[in-house]
Amino acid sequence: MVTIGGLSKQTGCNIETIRYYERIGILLKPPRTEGGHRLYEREHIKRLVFVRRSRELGFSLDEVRTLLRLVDGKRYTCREVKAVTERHLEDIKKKLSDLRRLQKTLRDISSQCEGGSVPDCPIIDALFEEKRQ
Amino acid sequence: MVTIGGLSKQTGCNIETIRYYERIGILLKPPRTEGGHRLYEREHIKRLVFVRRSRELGFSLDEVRTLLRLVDGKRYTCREVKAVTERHLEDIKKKLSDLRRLQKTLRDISSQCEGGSVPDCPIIDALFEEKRQ
DNA sequence: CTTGAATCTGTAGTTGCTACAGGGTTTATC
DNA sequence: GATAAACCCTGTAGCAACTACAGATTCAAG
Repeated sequence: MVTIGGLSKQTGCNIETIRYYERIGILLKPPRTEGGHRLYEREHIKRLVFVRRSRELGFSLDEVRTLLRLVDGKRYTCREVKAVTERHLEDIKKKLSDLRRLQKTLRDISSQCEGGSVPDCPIIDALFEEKRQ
Repeated sequence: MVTIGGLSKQTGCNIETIRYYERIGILLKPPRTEGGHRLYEREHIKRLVFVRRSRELGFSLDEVRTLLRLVDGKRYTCREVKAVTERHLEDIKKKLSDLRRLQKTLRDISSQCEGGSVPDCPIIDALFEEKRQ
């Protein structure tokens, strides 16, 4: 049985975030002391670790909710879990390609500028142009 | 002189977004008709194109504000502009490397799962583990 | 029993928009 | 000149995923 502060330290998750997760139904309401302080058991800790790890891996809270529903339902299959994961991997792939394109464009633009103390800049000029290509 | 709808069509920027940009000081307040409708001139259009292009290239509104201040000041130098751009490129680089790491980890985890109809999944197991390495 | 640390609830802020509601204005048509 | 349709106005609330308070209460140590 640990307090919210203990849980926070164990998981590296902010106290306010823990309460937030409870509020939006990601974490279950824990029992309380007489005075109203939250007390967590092993199951809660496990669940929060799951949530944190999922978030670290870029799953949205909504995806985390889906994963938790599967786990909670107890009769989830690999197929379902893998589907969520693969969809997420697709998102990442898209983001990567978007970012790479961005980087290339920006590098091209930036390379035209010598960064001198001239009062005219090819970067600014480029920003005043609508998208080419 | 175009109305806000015309400006929206010309730039591809939502009407509410245009008003939002005005509210937060990114766009200048345009003159109005007697009835209070906004009327934009060439300068406004140019400025909005600049903002849109900058946003497309991933600059935050705060960075856009910085760039606009430089442009407005009229005595900006290449050095200043390039500094903003290079900082932004660093951000992108970091995001890219974070995303690539994420992708790798997630792929590793996902590859251990065959997606069958088994009621036990290595992905779920991995999510219950704290971060390794 | 007192102090100080921890916790409580509730609300507001962040970024960059988007989506209304409930009005007023402009323009086209008759 | 009336009317309708299309447009525009302000103001507010919502999204994700937290974070940061304020002001009150409770807990643990000495």
